[in-house]
Amino acid sequence: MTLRTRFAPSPTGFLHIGGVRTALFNWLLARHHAGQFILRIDDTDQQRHVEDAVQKILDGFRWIGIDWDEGPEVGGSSGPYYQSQRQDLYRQAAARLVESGHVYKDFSTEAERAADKAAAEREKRAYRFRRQPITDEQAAQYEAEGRPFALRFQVPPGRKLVLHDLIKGNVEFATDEIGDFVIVRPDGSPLYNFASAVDDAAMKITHVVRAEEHLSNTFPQLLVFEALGAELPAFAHIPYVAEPGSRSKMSKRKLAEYEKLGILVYLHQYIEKGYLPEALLNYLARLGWSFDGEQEVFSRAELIEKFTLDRVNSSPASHDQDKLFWLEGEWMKTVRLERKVEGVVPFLRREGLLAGETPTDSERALIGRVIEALGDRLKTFSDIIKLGRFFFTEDVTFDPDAVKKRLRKDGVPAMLAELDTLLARTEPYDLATLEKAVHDYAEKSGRKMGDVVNPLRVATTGQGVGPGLYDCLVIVGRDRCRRRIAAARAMLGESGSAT
RNA sequence: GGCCCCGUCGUCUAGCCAGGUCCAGGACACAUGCCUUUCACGCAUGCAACACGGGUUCGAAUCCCGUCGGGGUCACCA
Repeated sequence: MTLRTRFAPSPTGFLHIGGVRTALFNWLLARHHAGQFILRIDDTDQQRHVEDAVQKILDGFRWIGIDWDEGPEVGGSSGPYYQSQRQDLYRQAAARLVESGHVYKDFSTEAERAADKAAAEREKRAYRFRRQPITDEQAAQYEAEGRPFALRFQVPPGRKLVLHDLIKGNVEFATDEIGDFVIVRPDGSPLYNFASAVDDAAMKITHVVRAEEHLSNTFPQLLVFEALGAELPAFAHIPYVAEPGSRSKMSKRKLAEYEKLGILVYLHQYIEKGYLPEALLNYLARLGWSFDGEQEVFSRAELIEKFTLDRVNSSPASHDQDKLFWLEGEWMKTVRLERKVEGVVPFLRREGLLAGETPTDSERALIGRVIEALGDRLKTFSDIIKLGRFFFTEDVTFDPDAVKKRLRKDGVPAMLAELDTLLARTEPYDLATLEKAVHDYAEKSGRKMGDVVNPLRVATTGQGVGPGLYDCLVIVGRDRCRRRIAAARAMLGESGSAT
């Protein structure tokens, strides 16, 4: 039998990285076993704009390279893949369970249940709904009156349910701990524990891999599978993703706080930052999963080859952006120049550093030279702005710290004047010649190379850090360098602290 | 509160199921040094953990019990 896994996002438009990881584990398991991965949209309680939100989610999966064999856009033989379009299936299943006596009509009122819950709360015990004994006549009368009813599953008492979870191991759960749960609301809409089991059964899902918050929910679902006479899928509950540096679960309520700390929790934020899909994929796979305790870098193909559920950790993993960033650097080293140029363009455009919509040939050539000069310093595509902005502008903003450290020193303005002359005279104005000229200058003037190179770097680029100086001088060009030196000298003169 | 899951360096983890080879291995981060015109890369070194307490055993990170801590669930949410 072919292994089939699924991921069922609700169409909010956002993909939490924890969710992406769950989807990834499902996808990896399916691909490892040459099985199928299914996408099912969990829109049972959503209203409008679902399509738009779904598109965003699909785009996210496409970006990171998770493809689906059945689901939105691609269809499949066990559709529809929107739960909102599967109402008939749920209705039929519910009717069967009423017929077989597993499910009954519950005419209880909101007020009655609220009272029971309050009592349970007071007595510090769990609230569990149990079937109220009512006569057939009474039920018939209620129905004739048009009194609304929910459909509830009658949980069999005194049984011990055993789940053979592929990650958590054997977990036992007493049915006495489970209240009679609602499967269909009075308005006919199904509830998660019911719809999910019905769908998994109908779609012939063989492995349900999901977040561990569903572990307890699995037991009512087990009962539904059994009542339906459906074959039971295997279950694997993966631990949650905790906040960086903590064991506490990431919380939606703390989003603003994370934002402040620079912690990114949504997939689109990583895309916007210019991360590489292969790096995020690698990172997410290693978060809670390991191969041999040694290997850190995995390509997509290696992940598919080596991923197994028994290597998934049973305890929570906390999100580690430092590790992601390192992996990002590792993967960026493997990216060809052409793709780097493509990756960097949107960021330059956003900053208004390119003339038009698409870069001209000469702009592309310039970007290419900048990227080559940047080398390994470019970790994410957005780094082009932080590290290389000065290549694309006429004027430069001098970094105060760099100015203080390299320019506000005795004799620097005078030296800059001499270096300006040197740049003016160096012929040809190329890397090798410039390098020799600056070396000769340092030697002749009795200065250490660092005392010449660093001020010159700050004067011509505005920054204390960056690519090799001669790369910068050449790419920025003679005239622009000289204008910037003039600007630097003017700035130093004005403040009068150049002595 | 009942029930369920989880607890190895700051972090990701190996080791745990089949107790000794583990005074606990790898990686990120951090620190130091080398390379070097800065930064980044690279190389080297260092710092750093079996949550706690009992028990079983010749021997426990590994098995058992308890405590503490984290998480989930107990909805006509998903």
